Amino acid sequence: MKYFYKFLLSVFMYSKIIKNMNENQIEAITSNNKNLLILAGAGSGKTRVLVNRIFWLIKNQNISPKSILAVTFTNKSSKEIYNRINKLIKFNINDIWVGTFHGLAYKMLYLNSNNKNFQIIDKNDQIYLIKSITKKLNLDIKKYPPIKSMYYINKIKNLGLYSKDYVDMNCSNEFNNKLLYIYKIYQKECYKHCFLDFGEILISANDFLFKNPVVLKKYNMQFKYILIDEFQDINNIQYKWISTIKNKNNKIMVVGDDDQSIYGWRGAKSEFIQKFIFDYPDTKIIRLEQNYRSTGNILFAANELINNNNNRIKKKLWTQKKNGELISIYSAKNEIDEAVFIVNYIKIWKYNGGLLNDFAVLYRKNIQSNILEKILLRNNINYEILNSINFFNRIEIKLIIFYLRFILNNNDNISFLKIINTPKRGIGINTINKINEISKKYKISLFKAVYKILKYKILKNRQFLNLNGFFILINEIKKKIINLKLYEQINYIIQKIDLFLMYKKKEDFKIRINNVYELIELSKKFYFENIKETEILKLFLSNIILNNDNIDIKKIDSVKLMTLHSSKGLEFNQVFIIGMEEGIFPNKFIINSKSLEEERRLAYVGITRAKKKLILTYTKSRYLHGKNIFPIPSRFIKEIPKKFIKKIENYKIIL
DNA sequence: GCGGAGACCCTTTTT
DNA sequence: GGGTCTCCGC
Repeated sequence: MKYFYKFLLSVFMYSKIIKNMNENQIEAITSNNKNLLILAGAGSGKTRVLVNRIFWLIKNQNISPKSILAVTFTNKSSKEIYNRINKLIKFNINDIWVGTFHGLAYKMLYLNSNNKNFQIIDKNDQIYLIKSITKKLNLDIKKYPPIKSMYYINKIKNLGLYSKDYVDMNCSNEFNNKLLYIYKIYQKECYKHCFLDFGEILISANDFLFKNPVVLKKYNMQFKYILIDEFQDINNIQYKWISTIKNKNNKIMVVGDDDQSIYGWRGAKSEFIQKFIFDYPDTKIIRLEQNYRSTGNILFAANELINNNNNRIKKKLWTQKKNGELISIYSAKNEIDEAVFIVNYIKIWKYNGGLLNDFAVLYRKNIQSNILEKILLRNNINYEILNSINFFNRIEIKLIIFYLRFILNNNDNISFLKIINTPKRGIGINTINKINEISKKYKISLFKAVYKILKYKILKNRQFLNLNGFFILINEIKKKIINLKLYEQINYIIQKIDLFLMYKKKEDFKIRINNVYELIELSKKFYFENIKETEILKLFLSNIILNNDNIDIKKIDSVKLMTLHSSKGLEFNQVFIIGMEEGIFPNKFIINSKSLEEERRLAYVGITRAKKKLILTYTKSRYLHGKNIFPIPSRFIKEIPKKFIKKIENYKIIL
């Protein structure tokens, strides 16, 4: 009897899972093949397939949630998957390992490594550190810009390599040799400080598994099902990590679309799709080519555009939907006219009872949102910018974070230098030079050098008093906050350093104070039972960098503004793509053909975000970087056949 | 040591 | 245009 009910239940579940699914989707969800490659076109229900497969595994195949590893690239999509599964399955959801490559690699390290004192550093910290190294090596900052060095280092890290393992093709080149040397010193500094940059998280996690066969075996056994989203965006070190975790018994499903590979500059190679088939010859390939998102004209136009790329796995998306409206193109006088046109269009829509949520405006680079913002504000239209300046990168927030980081680890020289004289306490360049000198001489951290300077009275008078004041302040904070909750710690630091006083005279005082309160609110939510406060602080600091989109999108009706890159995975009824001009999109730095194909894929991603209406705009004149330029329309416009296009000549102005 | 004025430089996408 | 760096006067 018991078995019969179980059988009935599984039949019921099965019908629920496959409801409204097409044949290929059902196959992808329920396949028992060991290695699966799902070639999923834009809008083909890829996330639904992924989520429902997890659901099917748990409910129909009785797979334990903890046996499932689901990897994504962005926090946005990992959250999306988490939430959707959460709706379907109410219990043990947290046992599923779902997250980004970086998040999961960090989790693995944190749970298993004896050393939990690593501090994750972001791009800005990297640049700051590299800059100080470049100076220390007496290299010209202009000849060796820290940003360039950082890209060079990260490029090699994405291959999973250290400076000693990397052979530069231009190794006879003095310049590249120096960069490699900067990498070497940079890595040394990172080890010294227990810093993990993004690349290092993956390298370390991979190395750790190699060096700890017991842990590796544990995960080999545990993860019976591995699912990877956006596989076209995978890079060397990520592929290595997955290959390490996978053994011959576990089942893997990768989902990807080479036409949507837009992260080549981050080391992503869609060729890994082919490599996957080569490495696992028994891979079953399932194609999802029915598009459920866009109307015919939009979809066919996108197909035609992407067909101009040579290096791609050929596929043809189709839809059952009607052709719908033609793609509109507006040729604006300048960037102001472009923004006015868009806002005007949106206003008319709203006036006729439409929602602002229907609209997204996509652009190639972030500065393009400036004028648009102004015009939207002037017309009282709600808007939200997705992924603009990161909340945790605002200076007032960063400062608090640097204090927390420093309190946690006094040897963290980066945060030391960030807080030593902020707020101003009369510690200037001379004092800091002295600290640097002592630290170098005795090979001790900057903070220990401060202690030495004070103990032996190396500095005198005002310099001594000011430095002593800082030393006392830090020790006071350290002593006091040890038993406080995270949010109380933050509160205490704010009071102690008189943070608000710093911004009192500034006009953006209110915004900054609100940001600080928002941080406190966030930290209140950050709480785990049975974990010490110092551990919570460590996790909080890592989490801030790994999940940089912590601030929830507000639910008010608003127009969404974002870059083409961050639009991936989203959909909107009406989409504007602005600045369709040679030099802007495709970007002027991209002349060689391989990157041009990536720009075209980016255009493809943008176009396929639209469900019902797509509007492309370009300007005849644009004020950029203090100069007027006169761009010509983007080649991507010309690549869309005329039969899909309608030009907007005049429009009614209601502004 | 601090803060303001002016020079100079660079313009992309993100975990 | 705007962010960063440098120089100079207080």
